[in-house]
Amino acid sequence: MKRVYVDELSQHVGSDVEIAGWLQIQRGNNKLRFLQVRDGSGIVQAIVAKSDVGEEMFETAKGVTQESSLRVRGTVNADDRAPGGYELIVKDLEIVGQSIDYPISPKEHGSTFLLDHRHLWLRSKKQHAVLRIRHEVIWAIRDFFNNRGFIGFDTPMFTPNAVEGTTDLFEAKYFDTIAFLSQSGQLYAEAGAMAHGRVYTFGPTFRAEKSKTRRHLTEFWMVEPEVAFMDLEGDMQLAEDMTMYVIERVLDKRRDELDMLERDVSKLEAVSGPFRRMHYDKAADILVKYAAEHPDEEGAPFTPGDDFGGRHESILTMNSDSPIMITHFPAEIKAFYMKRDPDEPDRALGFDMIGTEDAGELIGGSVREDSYDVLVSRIKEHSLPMEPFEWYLDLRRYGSVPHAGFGLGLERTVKWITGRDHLRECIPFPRMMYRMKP
RNA sequence: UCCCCAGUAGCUCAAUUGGCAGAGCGGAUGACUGUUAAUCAUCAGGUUCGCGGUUCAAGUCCGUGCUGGGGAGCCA
Repeated sequence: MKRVYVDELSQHVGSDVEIAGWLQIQRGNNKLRFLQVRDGSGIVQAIVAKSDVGEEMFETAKGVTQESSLRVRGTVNADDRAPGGYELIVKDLEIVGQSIDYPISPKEHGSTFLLDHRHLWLRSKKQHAVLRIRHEVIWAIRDFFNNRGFIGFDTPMFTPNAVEGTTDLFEAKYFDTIAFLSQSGQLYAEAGAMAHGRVYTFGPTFRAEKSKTRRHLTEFWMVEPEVAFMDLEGDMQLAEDMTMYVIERVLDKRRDELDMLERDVSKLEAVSGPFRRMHYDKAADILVKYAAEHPDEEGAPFTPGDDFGGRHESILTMNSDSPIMITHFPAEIKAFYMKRDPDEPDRALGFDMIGTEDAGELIGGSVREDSYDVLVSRIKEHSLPMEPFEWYLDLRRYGSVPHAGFGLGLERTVKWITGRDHLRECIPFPRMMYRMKP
């Protein structure tokens, strides 16, 4: 008998097939049982009637506990009463692996309990949907860059130096010395851009920041394109085009998953280019004005010159259907490698893209400093050691060109698109300040 | 590093002014031939996070520690 997946059942109506999977839950009575069987591709209701299978097999079916694995064989039937429209009229059933006292019940659970059982929580419908959307986002990003002539350029996880001196790094023993886990592949991507013109890195990054919020993980995935001869506007356009491609792809391919998550897809359908570009000074004006009109609101007060907090990002996008891009941040609150605007020497030629619906900062990008002399002075200003950056300075010694790129936080993007409350649901096994298990 | 909150049955929670430790779900057993988080009946299930204190009496009040959650700072 042919083994098929649940999402192929519509092609087999009237035929006998085998489904292999796990029992989600079963209901029924003493003569008729409804087994919800999940096989990864979907869920199908398998119907076991005592009159069809006999006393012994019926008792076996009744004894299949939650999350036991099993094979069910029978006839595919189309029926409106069945979830999904198709069901399996069982002729034969076989338990593969019994599950005893499965900890996650169909009722509600707290986040601590669920995260302690993350390895099992992954089986539940919403987590299944989130990670399928994550998969779609990843491949949409790769396809987007591939279609535009970019080369995937993998950068190392072990690094000898910090990209941004301010951020805490994880240390690892590396034989008789120490290495740092990468907090960004950007510097290496710049070397790649000088070889291939257009590259992107896509990999895990590590930050030992003591942040315990819904917006932070200590290990997260980042996409970082880097393009030779690109300016700030080109960089922002690239970020916008990529974002639109990803949104449209998920809307096209993952409707069922968005529905499962009860995501308001009209919010995603409303996202459209061109995304608004806003000078930092304009954003600061809006925030100062808002704070004056809402004197009692926590997190609203804003001092021009400061970076934005989470509440500020939400205020700036509260009336917007699409992400906005804030440019020209004060250079002193940005990384050493950012080029400054010749017309406003105290401002960085960079941007932050802030998502709608309180998604926060999704992308940070900039034009890189391409002058050897200026870069050397920046490294000194930031009190960074010169020696580890000698190879990076070589990129400015040997045919330096204007270039730019950005970094997109994958989990933050998945959180925005899926509408989840927590970043920790947007990666299979989240790593946080107080959680490294399972 | 700082601020706020929480910890009671496997899970989610309740317990009045300090006065007998409770419910729903899950589990077990039984009934029911179209269930959709099925329904109904019965049963089992407790170091109230640890330590110390106040009190005739502490889940409840005080001190302290631990664990976790949310947020600030910092960041994607």
